[in-house]
Amino acid sequence: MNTSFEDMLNKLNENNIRLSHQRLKILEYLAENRCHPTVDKIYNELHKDFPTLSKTTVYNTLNLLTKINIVRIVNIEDNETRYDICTENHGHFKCESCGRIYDFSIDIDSFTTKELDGFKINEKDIYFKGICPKCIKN
Amino acid sequence: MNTSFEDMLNKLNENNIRLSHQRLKILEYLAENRCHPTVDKIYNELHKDFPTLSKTTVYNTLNLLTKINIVRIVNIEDNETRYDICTENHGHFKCESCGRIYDFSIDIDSFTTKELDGFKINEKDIYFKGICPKCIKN
DNA sequence: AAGTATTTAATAAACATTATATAATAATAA
DNA sequence: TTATTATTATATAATGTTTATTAAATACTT
Repeated sequence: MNTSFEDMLNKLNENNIRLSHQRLKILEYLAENRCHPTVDKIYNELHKDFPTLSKTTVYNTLNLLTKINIVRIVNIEDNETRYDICTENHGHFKCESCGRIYDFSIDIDSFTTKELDGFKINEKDIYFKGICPKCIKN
Repeated sequence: MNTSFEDMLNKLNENNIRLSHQRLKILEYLAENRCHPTVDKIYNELHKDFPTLSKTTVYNTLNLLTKINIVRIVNIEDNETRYDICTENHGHFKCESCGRIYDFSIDIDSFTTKELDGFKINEKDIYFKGICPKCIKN
């Protein structure tokens, strides 16, 4: 599901969530920086231009947006929680050398298995790890 | 890669890691309890019969075993790190209702995408979430 | 403008994980 | 066996992340 800005506003409305200045800024940041940032990164970047923003608010907002499926958690590494705006089916590749996370599109719907007949599947996450071409060169 | 007990011992030897009593117990627990336990669960269960075992040791051992690919981290949820003995290709399904994690076999090697040409892929993790048949009944 | 609900921020608390240093254990060699 | 060394385990403290709590600020309604 690709999420346009209008879709987001609709979802916020449906859930009676106001689009505060803080929430708008965090959403904008996620939309413009598709680097799957951590809470820390989001906070530090926004804090520069928005010094009153608190980290608690970043946590609260991300949890809120995750709950209504505007944002998704990228759990590719156990010691860092990253966040991504929900977009159509794609997987995540993390380079073990430079740490960068790449998106790759993949038809997740086609992944099924008879073993899961009778299971209701709400979410599918595909995580790959390895070395990216840039790091292979070096 | 399916890991037999002998394979494990070999890997420990290759890496000059002694099979201490603590490590054996933790390995045994993982082999016999394929429930993808958390550190806490492993610690609490083993602590009953082995009161001197410390949680630090559980952490150290799991990190050690992860490094040499005897154990793998199951990162399906961001607020809990779980552990699994490495076995042949399979994915993990977490029931959002009862919390149980199910294994399902899946041919992970067949998942590829042209977008990752030039990438060296070392690890593939497949995580599904939803509701399991038992919970659908209720 | 007053009253109400929502949102934010600061602080403290909870929790998980790692670092450090000491004690215990096992391996090796004299 | 004993002494020496390396490895491992433990306890404690430290770190880091996330959540709870509460009071202040803001926005909405009438």
